[in-house]
Amino acid sequence: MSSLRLDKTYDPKSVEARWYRTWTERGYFHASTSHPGQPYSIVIPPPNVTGSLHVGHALNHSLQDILIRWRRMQGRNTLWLPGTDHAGIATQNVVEKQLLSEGLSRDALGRERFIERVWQWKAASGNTIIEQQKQLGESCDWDRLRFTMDEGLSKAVVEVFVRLFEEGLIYRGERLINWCPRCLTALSDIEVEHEEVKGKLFHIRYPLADDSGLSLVVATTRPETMLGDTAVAVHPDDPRYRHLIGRKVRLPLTRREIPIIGDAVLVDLEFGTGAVKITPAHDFNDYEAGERHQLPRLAIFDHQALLDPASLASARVEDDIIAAIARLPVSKARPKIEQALSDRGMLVKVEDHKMSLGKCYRCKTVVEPYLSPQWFVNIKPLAEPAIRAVEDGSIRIIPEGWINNYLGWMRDIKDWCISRQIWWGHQIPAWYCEQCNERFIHKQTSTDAAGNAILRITLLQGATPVVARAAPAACPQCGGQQWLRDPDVLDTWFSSGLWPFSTLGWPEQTPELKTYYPTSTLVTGLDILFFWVARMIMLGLKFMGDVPFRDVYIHALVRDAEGQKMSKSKGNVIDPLHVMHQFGTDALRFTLSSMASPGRDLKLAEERIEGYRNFANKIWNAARFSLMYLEGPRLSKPFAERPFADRWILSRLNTAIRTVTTELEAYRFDRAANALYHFIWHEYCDWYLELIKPTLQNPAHPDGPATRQTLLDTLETTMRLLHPFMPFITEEIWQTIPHEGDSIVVQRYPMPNDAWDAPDAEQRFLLLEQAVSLVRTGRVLLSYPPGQQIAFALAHDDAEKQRQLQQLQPHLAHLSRGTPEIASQPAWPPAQRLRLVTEGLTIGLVVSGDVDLKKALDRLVKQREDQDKDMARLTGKLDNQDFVAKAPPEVLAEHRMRLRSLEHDQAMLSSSEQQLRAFLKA
RNA sequence: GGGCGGAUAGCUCAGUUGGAAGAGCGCUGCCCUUACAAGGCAGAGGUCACAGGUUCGAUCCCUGUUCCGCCUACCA
Repeated sequence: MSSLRLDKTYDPKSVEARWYRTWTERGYFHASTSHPGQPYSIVIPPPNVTGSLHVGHALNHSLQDILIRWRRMQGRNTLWLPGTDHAGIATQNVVEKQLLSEGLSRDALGRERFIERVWQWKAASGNTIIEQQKQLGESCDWDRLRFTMDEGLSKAVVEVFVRLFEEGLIYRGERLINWCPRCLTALSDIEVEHEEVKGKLFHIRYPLADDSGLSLVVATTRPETMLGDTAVAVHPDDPRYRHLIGRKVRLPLTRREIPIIGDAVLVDLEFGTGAVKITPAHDFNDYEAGERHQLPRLAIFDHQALLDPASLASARVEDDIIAAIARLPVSKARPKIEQALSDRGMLVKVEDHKMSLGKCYRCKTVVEPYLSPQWFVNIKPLAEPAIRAVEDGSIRIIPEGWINNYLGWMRDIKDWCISRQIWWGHQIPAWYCEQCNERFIHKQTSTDAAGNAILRITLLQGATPVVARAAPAACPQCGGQQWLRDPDVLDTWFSSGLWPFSTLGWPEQTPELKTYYPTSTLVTGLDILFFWVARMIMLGLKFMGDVPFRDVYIHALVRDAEGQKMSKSKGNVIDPLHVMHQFGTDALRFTLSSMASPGRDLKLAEERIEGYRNFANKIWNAARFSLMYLEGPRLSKPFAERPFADRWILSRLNTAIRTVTTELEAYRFDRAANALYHFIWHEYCDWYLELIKPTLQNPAHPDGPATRQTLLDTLETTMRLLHPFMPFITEEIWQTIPHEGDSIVVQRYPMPNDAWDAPDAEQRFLLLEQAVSLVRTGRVLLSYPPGQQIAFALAHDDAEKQRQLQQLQPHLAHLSRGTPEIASQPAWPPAQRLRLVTEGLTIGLVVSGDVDLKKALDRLVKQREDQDKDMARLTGKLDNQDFVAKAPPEVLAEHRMRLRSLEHDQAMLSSSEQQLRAFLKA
């Protein structure tokens, strides 16, 4: 027996796990290609396999589950495909940290044992997030759980790589790339986070080499890179310097002379001194300038961003300088260089300067531009169709505001560096014949601090790879059998870019692919629009010939109550599991959906969740109340013959159904949730249940059977309407009340029923609500004890409404706990000294006993003053000739009506006020 | 530097063809009324950032200003 009949409070813990188990055991979430419905599919943004559920996931997943449950109930063939991402650098970092705490390193372990270790870690902790997703109630098809390094998905990765290579869309080349000196790997442009910092601009004197005594002063934010300068640029039109182009300067601290060149692209006449040092090996702009002018590239840092003595020597840096800075990191070397320059009088000045610093998105280490051979995707040919798909509406981005962001980025896209010098990931399917490439393969052996041998293989620029689906047998050039596989792995986003089709079986032509591709909707946060969404669009169009999804819904980022980004170090993290445990999963889900308004950050405070826990409890008790009275006979009458209150609530329910459906179609989860909240709490509970109490509590009431039926219909329908948002409590209640079917999960979603629209009942209700509220106000003003009946008379200046009030008299009496008398104005009994008025409705309250009428008078005066203001404004408008002449007639009529109504109210108010004053005087 | 978005009640935010300022939470007062005190009822609180413009009329449209976010960028 359900606890619904017993417990006054809803206990989520006793409900959630039980129903989730039932749902999965019965296979409700399993998608079948033979399902007759129109397909509706979503692939989940795969969370990091070793991660755990944070509140951002909770939002993202709740919204997807709402869509999926809603579409499933609509009879669609739904698939929500779950999975996890191997998250290359992030996961490798986690495991490396573990090793460090054991005194080990990845180098000490070696590649194979390290990867094995990561797999172990995945086996141990990879299911954490899956289990947490289940606690959130996610209706994923767990039979189709995928992992980006599954055999099938890995096959897809190789296939895509090989095909792109064969088409010339993937190439290997030595370029200046972003390099993380801590992770020791290349990064793509978007994996670098830019942060504005206060830096310094150093002005350094470079003397001309001809002993003329002249010099050029260059400005730089990174003085240490000057040791790798290979030219100085000035603007070709700069009258200050243009005559110097072609001459040379002596590079301070070195024994080198470097040319002065003219370059209009690099040099901005307005900035700094107008002379720019060029370090092609350590700056992206300088790199390009170096390309333009065939300048040599002198790298002076090694892969850990330490100043490398050998490189410094070959850059002919003075020996004492080398000795001072060898093996130092940039931050330590900079002051030494500054000092050396200053000592030699070469430092002209130093000024403060705002600059942006690139940091690794995984470990926040400052990223260095680094010259190395890497693999790239030639991205322009892929980007063009992806731009068109959004422009022509094949893909809708919601909210639309992000479209320009997407298009802007795509139009300006740079080649994608896809190789990473880490071990955890898809190893690049490229092999090098050791014999043919002998001079390009560098094997370096060294030992780490613990004495472990470390083998570092570098494949220099010029090595010729064989790209293939499997290791080649013999070299086509020399017949050699010795192959060295490229040690690099692919960017983790390369495999997630294939997610919408690799998870459905591609490259095989599976029935799943045929049924569920393109997927219907992608739900994601803005932070991975470029990392992931853009890549999926490009690769989906390329390999499937169709878009990967029709709609992209972009939701906000979750922040804390102060708007701060949640982070462990700040200690402001809201743990969804903790919250679910404390307030219930449904409360958390409802909170997140109700706050998911588009385009804004979402500030989450625990109080909000608590508020929706109360909502769940309210629903629970409404259901308890209903159950108490559902025992008796029920009778389904034609709608027109049902009692007033029943017709009213069904009409309101109809509106709620329409609103929720329309808003979900528009991805306005917030509005849909708010409509549900308002309907359930303020219409169903506050008014409907109160209205029908007299009927239900009187066993002989003639309306009993019909009302019991409506009560059940409304509750049952409301549970279905709410189910996608609050799956657990709705199932528990639905199962307990009379119902047909096995589970609410597979019931039909409510449809509006036009026959239930009852504008007459709605209009009457508004009248009733107005009257009841007015009496209640009077009760408070007159300090009537709650239990005491209050006597009052009421009148409406509209005869029809006056008549309706008479019909509503029993409801009026019950809801106001009073004895109403429908009096025709203006014959008010003398005892009724307090009159309250609103919009033509006047209520005269009988003052009994000794009450303080001062409060009542204050209120009357205040109301009259407010109305005076309104009337003045209205009269002013209506006296305005332009307004009368130019405003639309319906607006004019409305204004005039309002004024008449105000005049009536005003008359009643002032007569009541006079009466009250007279009484108070006496 | 460029782009986008925001500024409405104490807080978080709704408010689309321009025509009487809304919700939730919080706050105040009264109530443990037979579904619910995780509740009910009543109430207080806003020159819709600022300055102009268009209009009979502007929270809404236009221009400018200030402040705050975010994205993006090669001014060393």
